[in-house]
Amino acid sequence: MAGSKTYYLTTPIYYVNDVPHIGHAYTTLACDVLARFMRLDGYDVKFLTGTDEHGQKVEKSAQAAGVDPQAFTDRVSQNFRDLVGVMDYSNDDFIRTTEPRHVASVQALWTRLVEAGDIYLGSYAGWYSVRDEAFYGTDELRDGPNGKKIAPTGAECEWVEEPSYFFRLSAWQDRLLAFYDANPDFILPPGKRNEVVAFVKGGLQDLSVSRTTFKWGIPVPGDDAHIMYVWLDALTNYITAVGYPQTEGGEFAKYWPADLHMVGKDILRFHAVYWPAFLMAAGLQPPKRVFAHGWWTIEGQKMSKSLGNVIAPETLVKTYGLDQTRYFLLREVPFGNDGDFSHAAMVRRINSELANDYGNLVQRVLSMIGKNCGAQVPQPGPFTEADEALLGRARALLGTLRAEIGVQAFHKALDAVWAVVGDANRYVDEQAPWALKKTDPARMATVLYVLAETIRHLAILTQPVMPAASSRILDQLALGPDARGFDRLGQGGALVPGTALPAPQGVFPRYVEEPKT
RNA sequence: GGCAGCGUAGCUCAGUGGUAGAGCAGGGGAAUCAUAAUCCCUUGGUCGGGGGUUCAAAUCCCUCCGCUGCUACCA
Repeated sequence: MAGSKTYYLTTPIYYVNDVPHIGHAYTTLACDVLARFMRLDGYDVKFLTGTDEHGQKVEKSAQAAGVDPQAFTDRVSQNFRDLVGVMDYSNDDFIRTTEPRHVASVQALWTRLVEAGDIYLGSYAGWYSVRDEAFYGTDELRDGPNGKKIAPTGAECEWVEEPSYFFRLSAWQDRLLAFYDANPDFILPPGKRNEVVAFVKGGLQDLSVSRTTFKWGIPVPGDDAHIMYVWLDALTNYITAVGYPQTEGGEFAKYWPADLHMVGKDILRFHAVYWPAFLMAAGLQPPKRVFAHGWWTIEGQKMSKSLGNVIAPETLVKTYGLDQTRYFLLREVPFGNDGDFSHAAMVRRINSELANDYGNLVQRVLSMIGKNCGAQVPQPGPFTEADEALLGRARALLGTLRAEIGVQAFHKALDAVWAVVGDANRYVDEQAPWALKKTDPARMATVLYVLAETIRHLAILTQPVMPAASSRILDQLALGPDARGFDRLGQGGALVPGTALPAPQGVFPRYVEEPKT
C-alpha cells in the first residue's frame, strides 16, 4: 500500500501565546478523523500539526515572564503537545517554527524568492499607533487635536516610515485568479471561495514581509536588521515538514503538494492568497485544497476570556468522554458552518444517538448472540430479501463516506452511518429474533449473523471518529488489528461462523445528570 | 456605503417551477432481545412582509424588513 496513494494534510500551526481551547481542538480533530479515515482506506498519510512560536507578542510575553523567548516557547508550546494526548490525535509530526529545520527552510524559501525577483527592498510607511502596535489606513483615522490622527481605538497615531522588504504580490493577481478558476475546489466551502476570489479581483498590493521593530523571528538572509514577516515564516512550516529545501526525492517528492490545509475561517486569506502566491513564485506547486471551517459559540454566546466561558478541551473530555466529544463536534454542525456548543445538545447526542441508537443496537445483538448462540458467531442459513437489503446498505456505506469525507462533510458522513444504525434497529424489531428463538432457531441465527455483520461494518467505519469505542466493539466481534481496515469491508472480511466471542459489554453509557444539591 | 449570502414546523436544518420535508422536542400505540433502550402512528408551517411573471413559485423577477460574512498586511 505504501508508495501508491498518499495523503498529506495539515492543521494551522497554533500561536503559542494562546491557551488551547475548543477551537484549536476542533481544527485538529477534523484533520485527525480525515487522517485516520485515509489510513484505514489504504493511503500513506502524513498528518502534520505544530506551533507558531515567533512574533512580537511572544517576545513581549516572554519578557513579561522574565525568561528568554526560546525558554518561554519551550514551555508554552507544551500546552499544544499535551492536547495531542488529550484528544488522541494521530499526527505523524509536530513542527515548531523555532526548530533549526524550519529556520533553514524559511531562509531557503526567502532566498529563492529573492532570486526569482519577487522580493525587493522598499520602505513601509503609514500611521502607526504605538499603543495598539498596529498600522491604520487613512480612511480609518479621524483628526484629533494638534493635527494628530486618532485610531478607531482612540489611540494617537504617528507617521512612521521604516525600511521593509516587500513581496511582489501585485504581480500575482491574474495567476491567482487563473489558479482558482482552474481548481474550483481549491477553497471550500464555496461561499468562502467566493469571498477570496472577490478579494483578489479587488486588486492586490505588494506585501511587507519583514520587520525591524522587534527581534524574535527568523533573520532575513544577508540583512540581520530584518526579521521575516510572521506569515511567511509560519506558512512555510507546511513544506519544512516534508523536507524543504530538499525537493528532490524524499518526503517532498512523495507528499507535496499537500492534499489539504485545514484552517479556521479567520486565517483563510493567508492560506488561499498569500501562500499559493509565495509557492508559485518559488516555483513550487500550491496545495490542492484549503478548507475554512467555522467557529463555536458556547451556549449561544461568543467565546471570550472576559465572559469566562472559554472551554478547555480537557474539560469536555473529562465531563462527557473523549469519543463522545469527538462525535459531537463533528456531528452537531454542518462542517464549515459556525456552531453552538451546549450541554443540552451534547447530552441529547450522547443519549439519543450514541447510547440508545448505536450502543444499544450493539448491546442487544451481542447479548442475544451471547445467550442464544453459544457465544459464537452464529451460522447463517440462506439470506432473505430483508437480509440482503440490510447488508447491502451496510456495504454501500464506504462509497458514501468516501464521497462525503472527500469534501470534508463529516456531518453527512455520520448521518449516513446513523441511517444504517436506524435500519438495523428496525430490522431487529421486524425480524424479532427473540420470537424466532422458539419457532425457528436456524432463522434466528441467520438474523443475528446479518446483524453482527452489519455491526462489523458500522464499527470499522466509526473508527476514525470514535477510535476507542469502535475498537471495543470490534474486540467484542473478536476481530484483530489486521481485520479492521476498509479493505475488510464487504463479503471478503465477513465474520466467520463459529468464532468464539467475548462477553458483551456496554460501550456508550448514557449521560446521567448529576443530581442537584 | 459596496459585494455576497441567509430568513421554511417549538429547536436545528433539507428542499431551486408542479399537491410543503427530516431529525429532535410534544401526543398516542406496539413490543419486551437490549443501556426503560427499540419500533409504528401522530399534532404542528399563510415557506420574513408586499408586489410581479406563470396554467402552476418556498423555488424566477422587483421591493421592503431583519440577520450574517467579506471589504488586506493583529495573529
